[in-house]
Amino acid sequence: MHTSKRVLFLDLVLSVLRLNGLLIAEGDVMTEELNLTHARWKVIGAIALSNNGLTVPGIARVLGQSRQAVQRITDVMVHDGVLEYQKNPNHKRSVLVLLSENGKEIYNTLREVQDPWAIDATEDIPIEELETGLRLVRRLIKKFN
Amino acid sequence: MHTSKRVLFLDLVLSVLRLNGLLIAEGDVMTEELNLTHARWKVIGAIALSNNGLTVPGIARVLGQSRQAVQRITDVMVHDGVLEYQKNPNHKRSVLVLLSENGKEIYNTLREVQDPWAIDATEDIPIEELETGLRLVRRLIKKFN
DNA sequence: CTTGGATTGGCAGTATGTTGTCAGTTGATT
DNA sequence: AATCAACTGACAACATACTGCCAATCCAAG
Repeated sequence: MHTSKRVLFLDLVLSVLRLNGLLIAEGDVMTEELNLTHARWKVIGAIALSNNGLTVPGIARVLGQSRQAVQRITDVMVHDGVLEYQKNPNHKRSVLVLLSENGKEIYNTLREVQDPWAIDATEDIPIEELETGLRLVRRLIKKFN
Repeated sequence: MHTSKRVLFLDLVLSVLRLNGLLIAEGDVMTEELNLTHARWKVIGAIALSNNGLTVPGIARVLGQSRQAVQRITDVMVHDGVLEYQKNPNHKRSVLVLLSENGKEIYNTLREVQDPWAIDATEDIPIEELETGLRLVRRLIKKFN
């Protein structure tokens, strides 16, 4: 007899919370030599995936976070020379956030660490299982968004 | 052609982080009338699933968190009368954490809200997909633990 | 029985995230 | 052109979680 969907789902919820903590820890260890933290590589990743830069609230929407949380991170990263603010022709106050030259180097180095990590983590997991899992997670995200 | 495992996995990682945030928000909304927060129902859930009570570091191990974070929450919840500390015959300093009478009532009320939520969230998701997803998440947890 | 490594409580410092508020900006509707 | 709702920046208060550190306790090996 199958476990009930309710119990299964609650188990899944707690497991996702647990995995979240482990992923953050993994990311922090992986990037500590780059002087990054999980909050920072999330921002770097969001900007790197955009073509023309993003505004702070734009990054927040991509990451599903409050714009205030992102603003604080970007301010620190601009101060550290990883990001740059650039005048936004479409908005008088809301500047665009871009990777600085240093930030682009850091992103490339990040990729060099991240890619082997991803490959190693999935070496014994069939691709079909990853696809099913991702589909489920996306489905739940859409439901709660 | 299938997307590469690497890209698929990184997408899954970001999606899990995103889902984590949404689940916390769901939990906070669901329990705000009970004067709970996500940090508190995680602790209540961990204790409720144990039979003889848990020590603070024991709860931390179940939740995969630092004992300091759990200690602070339990201190507040004992002060609020939701939890009780009880002498631990197996350790002179490390007390057991139990649900108070009030805490048990809160847990029951929590169940009444949580169960319909879980059922609603999964109504159009086949049980096989939940099982596959849970298996994947557990696999990753074991790998990073 | 002693000793040394692991666990625990307590305290401090730091990072990340949330919500709330207010004033300035934007854009669409009238 | 005026207006109003939504968006944005800035600041504040708060909750959660991490690490590091030190002293007390526990437990197992010798």
